[in-house]
Amino acid sequence: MPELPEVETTVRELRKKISGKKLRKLFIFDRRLGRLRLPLPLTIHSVDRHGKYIVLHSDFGKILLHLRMSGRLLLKREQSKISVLPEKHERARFVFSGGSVLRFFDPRRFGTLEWRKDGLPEMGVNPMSSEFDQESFRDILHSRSRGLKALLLDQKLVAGLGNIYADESLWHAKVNPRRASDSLSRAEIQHLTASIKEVLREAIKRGGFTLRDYRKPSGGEGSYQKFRKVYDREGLPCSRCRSKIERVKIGGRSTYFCPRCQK
DNA sequence: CCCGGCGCCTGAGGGC
DNA sequence: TGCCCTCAGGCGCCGG
Repeated sequence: MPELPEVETTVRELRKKISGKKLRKLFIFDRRLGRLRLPLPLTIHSVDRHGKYIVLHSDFGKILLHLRMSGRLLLKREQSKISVLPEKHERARFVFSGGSVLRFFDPRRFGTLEWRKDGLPEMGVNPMSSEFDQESFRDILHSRSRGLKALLLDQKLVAGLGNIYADESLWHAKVNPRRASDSLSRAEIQHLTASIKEVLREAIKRGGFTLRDYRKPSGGEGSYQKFRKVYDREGLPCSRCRSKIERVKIGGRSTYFCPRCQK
């Protein structure tokens, strides 16, 4: 699932529904998540996004969730007594006072859950922030020579882009993913900066991108997939120039682009 | 420092 | 229906 827009969508729904709630119980069904040893009950004061991490701020430190490839959260209100047996692919369950139950599903089991008294994982600039502009992005791109696609996916440089939104942003900016990061002109950097912000903004507005696993905590699907230009569109016509979208491997990741209009 | 390759897991989908 | 292969929205580690 989850890149910045999907995590942001998840965080916004959780923020509305569990801020101020008392976490009464935490069930861990998958041993590889480890034991959190949380002092329960505790109160969730607020919910934030840190790159692709979901951060629950409590009165005893932060609870960090990372959904990786196939994780998703589902929040329901449940009146009746519920079974303590996990549902299919349910890896953890947060039970709140008042009947809200947050389930963490993760078929592939790459997701992580941790408790930190303080500090957050090292993370690059938030591309939605005003701090991310042509100047700061140019510093990042030109401070080293790397494949552009790989750089965009490096969370320690720009936090939140993943395979889908990197490809979509590059298409909008008409830049080829095979370019070296330090080969971009000022005009291209300006265009790419704006494209990243616009693609992410639009995707958040649509509630993210639902291909397979991803759902909003309410269970609904995002709709940005309807607006995508290249991702998973191999062989289909580019909406700008009608050329066939190509798929190649870059850094082990499928990369979709238009060979004609992305220079 | 950079890159490609692989492993972590499970399930879905296509070809035969 | 079943088998085998490939692929998947992430990321950390390894060796060249």
